[in-house]
Formats: sequence, structure tokens, C-alpha cells
Amino acid sequence: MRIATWNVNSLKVRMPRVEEWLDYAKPDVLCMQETKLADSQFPALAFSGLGYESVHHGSGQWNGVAILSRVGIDNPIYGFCQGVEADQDTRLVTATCGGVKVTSVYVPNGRALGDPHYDYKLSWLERLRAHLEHTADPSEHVLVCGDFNVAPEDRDVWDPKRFVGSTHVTEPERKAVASLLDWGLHDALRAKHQEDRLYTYWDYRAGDFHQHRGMRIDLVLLSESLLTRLEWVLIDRFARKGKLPSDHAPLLVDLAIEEAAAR
DNA sequence: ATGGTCGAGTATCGA
Repeated sequence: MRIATWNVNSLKVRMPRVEEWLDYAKPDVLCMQETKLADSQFPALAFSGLGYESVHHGSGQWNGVAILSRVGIDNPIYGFCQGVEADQDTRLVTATCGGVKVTSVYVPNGRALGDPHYDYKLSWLERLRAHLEHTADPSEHVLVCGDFNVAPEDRDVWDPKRFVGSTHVTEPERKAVASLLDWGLHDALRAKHQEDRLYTYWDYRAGDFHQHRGMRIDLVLLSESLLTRLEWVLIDRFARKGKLPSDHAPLLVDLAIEEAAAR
């Protein structure tokens, strides 16, 4: 079973690239972030024609998250579950796909230290942990993926010195992500790859992509039962190239689960 | 030269 996450940075602009990508990457499940669409604008019919059922949680203009699945999509939860303080934005959606509890997340950026948005980011990550505690058990097949807007370690940014005093690398942000791992999740890419210079995001500006000045801020987190079934992990840098790319690359995992059996 | 580009929407703000 192949599951991918991709911050598409406007699905309206990116739809041709997403369709092209589905055609060659052939994921069973694709989580998207920053669709920047209202639910009424989401092209569910187009995805249906490509064989994917979908759920979308968006309010238009900013944020917006989705899950596409060709292995079933059940029990959707839009935003944080009951019992967790509601989100002001549309930044996560959860559903069961082929026996895996999947959550697609777009963690707030934080903007700057001391900005109210930074506190919102930390609160949001705490609420994400509460959401998982309410809706899943770490002994199940649980996968949480998306744009975390946090680089877990210094080796996950192209030049740690340049990020001192910035968001994405601070101890509180990293501890908030580590708290998700403490609950029972594992960083899929780091389970397979220890090398430096593995990034999923490159700023559009200043030729950052060609200079490989990037950050690893998109993550796939797996519960133990999925970690033992993890076959490989890939960052598709090809999708960051060419005409009208997103500033993020897709991140894919292959899991040794029979889709039919899981369903 | 301490910026640089996108995408929202149509002046700037957010990333």
C-alpha cells in the first residue's frame, strides 16, 4: 500500500501537476495540504474519475486539507474531534483508508517568535496529540502525515546557523513534535535514511531549489505496526521541478499491507 | 545589492 503526502500550495493552480503525479506515482492514498479551496470548490468528481474517493476540509483562500483514497475512505473527521478545542482554521482531516487511520495535517506556520501565530502553532500541536489520543490507539495502523512546519533536527535544514531565532527549529516546536512520537509514532523517513540534505520544501525565492537550500518539514509518522511493515520512503524531487511546481515535494511510503486484505 | 517568488486577490499579505 502506497501512501503519500504533498503540500500542493493551491490545488486550483496545481491540479494539472497533481493529475500528472497520480498517473505516474500511483499512490493508494494521497494526503494534500494547502488546497486553498472551499469544500464546494474541491474537484471531487475529477478525482472520482481517476479512481479516488476523497474527503476535503477547507474554507477557501487559505489552508485546506484533503485525503484521496482508492482503497476506501471511512469515518471521516473534519478538524479536531469532539472533546478537543475547535480549530480556527481548516488544517486537518482524518479518515480510515484500507485499514489505516490516516490524518492529513497542515500545521500553522508560526510566522515569528513572539507572534500570536507562534503560540497558536504550539497549541495546535498539543491539540493534535489530544486528537490522536481521542480517535486512535498506537497499537492500531495509524499514520499522521503532512506539512508540520517543523524541522525535527538541525540536520533537517540546509544551514542551521541561518535559522537561529526563527520558527520551525525552536525547542518548543521540536518538543511538540517529539510528543507525537512519544505517543507511539515514528518518523518514517528517518527509519530508513540517516543522511543529511534530505529536504521536502524549498522556498521559491533566490533559486533555493537549484542550490538545494531546503528544509525537511513534511513528515510521515507511523505507528509501530506500520513501521514494521515499512518497505521504503521516497521524496519525489522530480515533482518540485518543471512547470508551475509547488514549493513542496511529495513524500511517499510503501507499506507491506495488502490493500484488499486491509479493506 | 542582505533581495530574490509565488498565490491569494487586485493592495498587500502570507509562506
